[in-house]
Amino acid sequence: MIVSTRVEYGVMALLDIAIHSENGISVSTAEISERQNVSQKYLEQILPLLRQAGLIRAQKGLRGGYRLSRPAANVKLSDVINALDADILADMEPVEEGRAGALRCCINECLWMRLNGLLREYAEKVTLAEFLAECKGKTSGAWDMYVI
Amino acid sequence: MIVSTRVEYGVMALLDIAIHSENGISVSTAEISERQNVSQKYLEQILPLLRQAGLIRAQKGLRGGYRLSRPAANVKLSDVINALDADILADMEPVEEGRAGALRCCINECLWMRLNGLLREYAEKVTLAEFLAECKGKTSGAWDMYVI
DNA sequence: CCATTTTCCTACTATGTCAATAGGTATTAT
DNA sequence: ATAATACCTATTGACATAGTAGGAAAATGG
Repeated sequence: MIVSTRVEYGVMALLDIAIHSENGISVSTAEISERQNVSQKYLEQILPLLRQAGLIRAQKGLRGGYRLSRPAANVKLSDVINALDADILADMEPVEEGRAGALRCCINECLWMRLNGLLREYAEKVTLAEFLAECKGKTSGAWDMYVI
Repeated sequence: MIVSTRVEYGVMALLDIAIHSENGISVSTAEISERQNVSQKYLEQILPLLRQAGLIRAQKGLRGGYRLSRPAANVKLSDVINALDADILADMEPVEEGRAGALRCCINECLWMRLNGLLREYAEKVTLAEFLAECKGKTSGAWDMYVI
């Protein structure tokens, strides 16, 4: 699969925050780490990137943590991916001047750019809110339940 | 971009072979290397993989080289990708038993598997013949012309 | 003012992949 | 017999990934 754990954890953390930050309280990396069974230290590396991208707001100190900076319906999947992985949604780098034959240029346009467009189109269409709704339907809201 | 040069060169080599192996003659790595400006030695590493996947047939010795083992219309993009890259079209590895929360499982089903399905659907639909036709239309058959 | 909790930053490491390069062997047409 | 070709394996340098580790800065609550 093309997606790194960094992106995977990023999406997961955002959804966890969305779920557990109701009534205005913040969600800490410690909570996310425990609920989702991922390294807290690694989350501490990922979440600042999402903050720099403007997706979440951080609150330092006691009782601090993160909250979404805008509704989940306004956060596109592409926002998350672009914040955490520079390459996935980017087109292929053009071959250096004059060294690409006609065939290679065609393949780039007819194949790779199109494949990438497909991915980008999807990532720019769906939002976190849609995943939330869909997942909610599946689990009936029992988020913290463990599944084998 | 999600595609490695290995896959890129693989597709390019197959199309080059399809174009230049008319009237039954074989296409050597040296020819492909010169026409497409890529390392011959690297091609020599890639083409055996395509042969092992059954996409091309090799002929050793003088005047040897490669030919497609079936018409370009019967070679799907997914065939090429799977032969050269184990991961791109594969689903995410499941998390180890009991350590994935409900949320993570949902994200996997609702997001990553769906994204992957999109990619796979496309790769299993299009064939080399379609790219050939499309590229032919663009260049009017002037394959060896260099483009800036 | 102080102690604790949190984010945040930087460095480090182990492992693996990528994109080649290199050298040599087996096979085959001529 | 020779030259050209595919084929195989090893090696390399650069880079990315998935963390671990340690501590600095800030905010809260008392």
